[in-house]
Amino acid sequence: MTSPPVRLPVVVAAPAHSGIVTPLTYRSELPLAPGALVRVPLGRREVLGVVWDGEPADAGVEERPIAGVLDGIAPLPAAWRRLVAFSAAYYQRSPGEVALAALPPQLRDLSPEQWQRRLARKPAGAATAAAGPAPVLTDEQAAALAQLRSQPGPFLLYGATGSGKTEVYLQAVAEALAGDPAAQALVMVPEINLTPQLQERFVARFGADAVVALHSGMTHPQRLKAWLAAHAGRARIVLGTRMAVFASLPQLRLVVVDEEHDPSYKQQEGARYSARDLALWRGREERAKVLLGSATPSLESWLASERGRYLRLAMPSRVGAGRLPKVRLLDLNLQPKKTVVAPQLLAAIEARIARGEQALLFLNRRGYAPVLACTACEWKSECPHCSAYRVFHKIDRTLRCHHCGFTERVPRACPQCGNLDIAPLGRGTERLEEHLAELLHATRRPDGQPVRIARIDADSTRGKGELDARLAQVHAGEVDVLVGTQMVTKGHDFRRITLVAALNADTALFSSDFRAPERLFSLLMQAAGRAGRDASVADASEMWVQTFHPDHPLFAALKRHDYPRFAAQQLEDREAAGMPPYAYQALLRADARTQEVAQEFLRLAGVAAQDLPEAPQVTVYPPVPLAVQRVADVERAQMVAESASRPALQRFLAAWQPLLQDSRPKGLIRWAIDVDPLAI
DNA sequence: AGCACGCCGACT
DNA sequence: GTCGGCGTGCTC
Repeated sequence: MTSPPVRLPVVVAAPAHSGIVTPLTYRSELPLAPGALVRVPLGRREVLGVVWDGEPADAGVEERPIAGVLDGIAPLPAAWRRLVAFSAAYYQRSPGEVALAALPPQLRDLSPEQWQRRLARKPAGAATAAAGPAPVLTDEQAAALAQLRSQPGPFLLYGATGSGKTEVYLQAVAEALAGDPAAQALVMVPEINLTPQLQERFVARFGADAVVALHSGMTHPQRLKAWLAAHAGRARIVLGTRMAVFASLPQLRLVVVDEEHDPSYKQQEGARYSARDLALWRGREERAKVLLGSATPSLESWLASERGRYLRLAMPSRVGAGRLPKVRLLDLNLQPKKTVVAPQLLAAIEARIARGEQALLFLNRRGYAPVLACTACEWKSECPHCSAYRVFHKIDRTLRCHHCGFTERVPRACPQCGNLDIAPLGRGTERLEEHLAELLHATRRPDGQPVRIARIDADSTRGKGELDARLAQVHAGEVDVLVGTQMVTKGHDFRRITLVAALNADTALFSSDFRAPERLFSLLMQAAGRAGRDASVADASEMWVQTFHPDHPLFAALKRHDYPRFAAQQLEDREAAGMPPYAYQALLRADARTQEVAQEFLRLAGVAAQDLPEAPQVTVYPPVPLAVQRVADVERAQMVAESASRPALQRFLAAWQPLLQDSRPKGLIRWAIDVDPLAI
């Protein structure tokens, strides 16, 4: 007896602009539950799909049969499907694109035979190792946990660097898991670099079997293994970067978003989701508590906590009575032109070295020099494919474009006039390291040895294990002065650094991006937090800031480590200007062969927008080229849509999107909508 | 996104 | 004579 075939809605990895926005309809001999993983024919290939909810649509073409089912794996839970459906709708993508991007890549790539072999492997035993001891809590930590226990949240843990936020996370997780043997917790961090040290602490507390990591730095087999452990409920705790917000966690009870203000939580390609915002949505849907943590919360989260939408848990003190470093502003107007490290700062660094302490110099620009220029003619090291200069990297004598990756050997002579004298302009970490070596060549450590300088940036830590090796050198005291980009300001716990200096903080002060001050303040606070983490030296620790604008209010707030004052002042400005978080934005971005075509597409889109019913509530600004207008020979432009009402903007975007499909001029390469963009 | 089909330039 | 450039169009 064979029953008639059923019709199934199935989502597949097709981007929104492909025209496939709704689930496709396939035939199946057997009924399959929503969430089941299937292989389906799509054109000439066979792809992975997820059986979706709702009635199958009328295809309008002949419906093909599914090719197979990935058995041995439970269907993706309804809550997961709702998260995917919401994300797709909110960020203007197709559910299939979001769903398939959220699954481990190997699930797509394995052939049926490989999948059978993979299933045959026994999962690791789920014996939960004995939990390590928890330390005694500070009063502030205990108070925060008491609130977490008794209130529904969401929570904003506003804690100074070194106030012991991680311990709060650990105990919050312990409590979330304690009552229910199936309960799970998700803990997110902004960067891959930060997962190993966090994983170490969670493994020490909860045992190795309870914890898995999920981030893009893992190999595909590792990711599949971790994902399956979470999906099957074997892993009680998932640690990961933004992608982990889409992990299948059938019994999610707690979500922690550490450093919630960090821009890395916003995905910058494909579905441009904010993992922090989705964590809040997911928590509400699945009745899981959500805990956001930061020393410098995003203004969005801060405002929500001011208005009582989030419960603020404050931990202002550093553990062990350590104090935050004294902030010293160094007025560059009083220094000779082109001063790199002012004499006072240099003297302070030398004094630290003489006492056996360490200094950290922060410069947010890698390479040797941002531009190379001919001294005789107008030639500069422009990238032939981008509207940007190529950066001079002395270490391998190359000019490298940081936008498209185009790399060439440094020319011997000016390519334009043949002049042999080409000079670096400005400086990056490589040159700073060299410069410091000269400045400090006569300085001696307490043991009489010459000063040792190390550099940590994306170039010096490219290889696997290099970052760990550098950090180990610093911890072992083998390094006296550490030079680095913002990479070093994140999370690393340096015990012996007592002086931190920011050398060119000003570039962000007068940026056209309205979020630049917020980012700068957070960066400087975080950098300051690197100093004096050991209580015995904390009182004498310092943060130096070289600036041409010592009277800027941002620095006044920084001097007092006064985030609330800074936030209040920024929020006032934002409200007056009608900007986020008092308004909601979306970007329409266009890539094309020429700037004219890109802007023409946007202009037409703007005209089409005028007829939409939501148009009166939404302001659409004129198209503008991006700050870096051309990247890899592609011209880029964008247009802002803004509304005081988030639902109105959402309805507007949903109605706008279909109109964009047909108004594409010749020469347009692609377009995309970015909802809640971080940079405009 | 893939993967085809389709029509114009430099090679075995 | 073909190999291959990427423009355009389709996938239940």
